[in-house]
Amino acid sequence: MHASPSSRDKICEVAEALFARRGYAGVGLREVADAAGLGKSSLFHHFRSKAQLYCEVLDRVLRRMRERLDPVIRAPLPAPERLERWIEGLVDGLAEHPTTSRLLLRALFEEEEFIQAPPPELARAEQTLAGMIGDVQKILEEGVTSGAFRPVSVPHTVQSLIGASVYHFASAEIGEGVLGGPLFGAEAVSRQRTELTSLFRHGLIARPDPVDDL
Amino acid sequence: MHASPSSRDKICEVAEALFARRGYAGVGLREVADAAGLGKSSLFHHFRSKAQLYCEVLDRVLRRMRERLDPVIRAPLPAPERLERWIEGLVDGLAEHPTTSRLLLRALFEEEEFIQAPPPELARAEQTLAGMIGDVQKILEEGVTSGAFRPVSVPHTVQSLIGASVYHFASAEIGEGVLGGPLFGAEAVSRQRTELTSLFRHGLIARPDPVDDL
DNA sequence: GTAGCGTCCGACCGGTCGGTCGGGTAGGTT
DNA sequence: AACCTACCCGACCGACCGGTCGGACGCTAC
Repeated sequence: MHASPSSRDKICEVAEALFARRGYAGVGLREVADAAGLGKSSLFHHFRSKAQLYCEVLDRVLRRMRERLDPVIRAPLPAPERLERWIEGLVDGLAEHPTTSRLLLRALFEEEEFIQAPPPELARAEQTLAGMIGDVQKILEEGVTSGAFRPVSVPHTVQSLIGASVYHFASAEIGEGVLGGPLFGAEAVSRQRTELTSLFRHGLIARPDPVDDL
Repeated sequence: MHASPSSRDKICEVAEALFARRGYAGVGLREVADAAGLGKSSLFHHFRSKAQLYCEVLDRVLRRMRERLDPVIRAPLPAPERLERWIEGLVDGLAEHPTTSRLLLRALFEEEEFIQAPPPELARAEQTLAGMIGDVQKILEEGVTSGAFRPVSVPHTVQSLIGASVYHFASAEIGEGVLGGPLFGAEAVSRQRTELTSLFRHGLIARPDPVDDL
């Protein structure tokens, strides 16, 4: 079959880093080619267009994340534990590839770049994303119906969960500037994992409301 | 003094909508000018450069939000109630101007576009943002030291709070596609406000851990 | 009148954008 | 030898980029 993984993968790698840093519109193919050690024309031997390259990079990232989270979904555990493991996996995965969170956050609300002439690869990426979201959605629904979680609105909670996790790493550097403490680095990551699982654990577990009314 | 608020404000309005939709690099000045009903050259009569226009739009949005949240900060209430009011104000503010959340989310981790030659207006916007974040940070710190909140890491919690709130609206449309329920609209907003305050209220209030360990 | 001023615009600048094209090079097959 | 394929490149295309410039329009003030 097509037996050249080297150049193609190299292009994907550098493109992932660049798209994550400056977004789709902010990155020129010239820049990608230079970073990959190729001429600009050579990119078009491996990818049909800039849009296709971007979608393929996006799908790569999503797949990587989903494969990491897959065993958690299948684990035979009660919903609260499975949710914690899922959050931990997400946080670790985002921390492992620092570019991922930025690329993801951008992609999650930037896809309308392609309202006209969406490349066919976009559908694959969207499918991968929908699968991941559907997984955690199922965990939440299971927890709510089993009574382990408060009767929260599942879609809203999923949004909050993803937003809190992904945003944290996507904006960690600027956060460090404005806030006081370090938000990145090996030990800050484990701290973030703890904080986030703790927040959602306490926030979702069913029990009488501690606050009078509101 | 300079007595023409009309055109300038019109430019800011349309630029806000465009930057929110397609990002800084994705919007051309030609597009802004057309949307404002002006020639491209006329933009440079009101703004020195594209970067300055962007920063001024950003600062406008941040100021609008901060003014809305200001009374909450000053309210003589215990930390938990003040945090709830703050979240409610943020959610309502984001829902009120749908472009705001997208512009904000982009700006929050896209400022490195201006690492070289940052326009002086950027500093003002950053200052406004830092003030807002500092406000909610103080609420959290107060709640933690007073024992009302669990001893969470304040920077991490601020990040999660902002991420969960802003991301929700920034990506509401795509969320509606993948998730089931409606995430926007008058009644969905009030639901989101309830969900988010509820999540953080339950998640932050101090009390014994309901889960064995971990 | 005409001088000044704020506002706006068409034409234009150098440069970069995504993408095309024709050709070159290396290796494998026959 | 000839041929094919995979890979890569420099040169080039039209379109658009952010930004400049000289001048035109309408309006007050003198």
